Amino acid sequence: MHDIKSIRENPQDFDQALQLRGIYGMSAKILSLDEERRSAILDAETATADQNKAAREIGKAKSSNDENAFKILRDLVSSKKKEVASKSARAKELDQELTNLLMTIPNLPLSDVPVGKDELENVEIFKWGTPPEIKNAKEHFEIAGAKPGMDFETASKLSGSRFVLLRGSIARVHRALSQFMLDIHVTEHDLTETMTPVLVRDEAMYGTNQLPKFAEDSYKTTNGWWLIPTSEVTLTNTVSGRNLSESDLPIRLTAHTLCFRSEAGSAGKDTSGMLRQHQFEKVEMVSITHPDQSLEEHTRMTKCAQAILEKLCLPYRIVVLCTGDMGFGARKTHDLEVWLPGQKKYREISSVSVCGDFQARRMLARFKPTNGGKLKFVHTLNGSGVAVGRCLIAVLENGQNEDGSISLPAALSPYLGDCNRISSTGYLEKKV
RNA sequence: GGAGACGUGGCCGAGUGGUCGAAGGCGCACGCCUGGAAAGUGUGUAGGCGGGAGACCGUCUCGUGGGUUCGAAUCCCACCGUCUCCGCCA
Repeated sequence: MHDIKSIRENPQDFDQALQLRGIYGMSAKILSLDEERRSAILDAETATADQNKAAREIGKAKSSNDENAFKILRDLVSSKKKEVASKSARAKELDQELTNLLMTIPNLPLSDVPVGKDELENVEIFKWGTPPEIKNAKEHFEIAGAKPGMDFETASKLSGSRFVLLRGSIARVHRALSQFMLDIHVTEHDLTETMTPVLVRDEAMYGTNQLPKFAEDSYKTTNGWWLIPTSEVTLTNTVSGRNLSESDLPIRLTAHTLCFRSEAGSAGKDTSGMLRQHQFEKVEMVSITHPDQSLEEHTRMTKCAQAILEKLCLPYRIVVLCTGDMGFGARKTHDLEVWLPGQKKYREISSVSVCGDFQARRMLARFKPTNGGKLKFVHTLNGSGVAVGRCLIAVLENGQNEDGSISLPAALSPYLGDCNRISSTGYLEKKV
C-alpha cells in the first residue's frame, strides 16, 4: 500500500511511475478524496473535543455537588453526541474509501526497470550454461524413463485436470530436489528453515497483496481459510504487526510448502505435463531488511536461486521483468528462466522480487532504528528458491538421453542412495 | 467437542465507572556521582491520524469490533487469541 503523505508531497512522481504500469492520473482522484477525508476528520475531532471537554467538566460539577451545572452540561454533551456520531461516521467512511482505493493500486517500479507492456519486453541480463544438444528432445511427460512415474490419468480421476500423481523414482527425485534446495539454503545461504501453515486468514492475504484484488486466484475453505498460493504469504507475514529492533534485521527465511493456485485465466495454457498445476511444491525465500539494504538483498537472493540451478547443472538466464509484466507488489523482479529442451525455450522457474515498504505498510511491520528516532517500515523481498515441480521437469528434460534414460545431476545423488540415473524403464540406477 | 480462567505500554504488573495513555517495577536513553566502572541518584522513555511555520494542540488506541452511559481499561454483546482440566486424535 502506498503512503498517502508521499503522494501528497509528490503527486507528479507518483503518476509518472504508475504510468509505466498503464495507470493514468491516479493522484488527482486520491488527493481529492484525501482532502475530503481530512476535512471530515477535522470536523469530527473538533466536535469530539467539545464533547470531551464538557464531559470532563461534569466530573468536576459532580464532585462539587453543583446539580445545576451538572444538568446543563449533561444536556450539552447529549446534543454534541449526535453531532459527533454523524461527523465521525462520515470521516470513517471516507478514510475507508481511501484505504480501499490505495489497496488496489500496484507498487511503483524502480527507475531502472525497463518500460514495456508485456513479457516480450522483458530484458535478459545474464545467461548461464549451454543448452545441451539432444536429438529429438522430448518434453518431460514423453521421456521413456519418466513416463512410468508420472501418472496424469489417475490424478485426474482423483482431482481433475492440472494435477499429477508421481510414483517411484520420479516421486523420489522430486522429494530429493526439495530436500537438496532446503539444505543448500540453510547450510550455505544462512536462511532460517521454517515450516509454516498453508491455511491462512484474510489478514495474511491482505498483507502480501493477494487480497483484495486477486481473490479469484486462490482457494478458500468453507470456514474462511485461504490455501496459500505461495509461502511468501506465511513467511512474510511472520513479521506483521511487529516492531522489530534494527539489530533483528535482516531476517532471512526459507520454507518448503505446498502451494495452491486456481489458475483462473490461464485456461488452455500449458495444459500438458506438470508445468502448471493447481497444487505444487515450492521452496521459497523471504527476506525482511532495513530499507537501505533491500537492493543489495535482491542481488543476494537472486544468487541464492542461481546457486540451486548451477549446482543442478541446469542452463538458465535471468530476465528483468518490464513494467508491464511485473507483479502487483513488486518494485523490481528478476525471473530465472530454465532451459527446457522439450520446448526449446527458457521457462520461469523462479521469480525474485523486491517490494520496498509496500507490504510492510499493509502488514504494519516496522523496526526501531538503533540510533533512536521514529519507527520505520521494513522492506520485504521474496523469491522462489526454486519451484520444485518445475525443477523436476528441468532435471528430467535436460538429463534425457536418446535411449529414454535420464542422467541425474551429481548434487542429487546423496539424496538418492548414490543413484545418478533413471533407466529407460523408469528405475533409479547407479552407473559409473 | 465439554468445563473454566484470562488478554493493560519493549517486558512485568496495579487499576472494577469520572480529569487514566494509564501507578509501581524492570529494561532502555541521557545526566549527576566515580580515576574508571558497579552501586546510588535525577530526568526522560508508545503508536496512528489530524491541525500548526513552529512551540505545541486535538483525536484515537488498555486483544478487535459493536453497545450501555453525560463519562468506559473498568459494565454488556460478538469475534480473535492464550492457558488449565476432561474427552477425542495424527
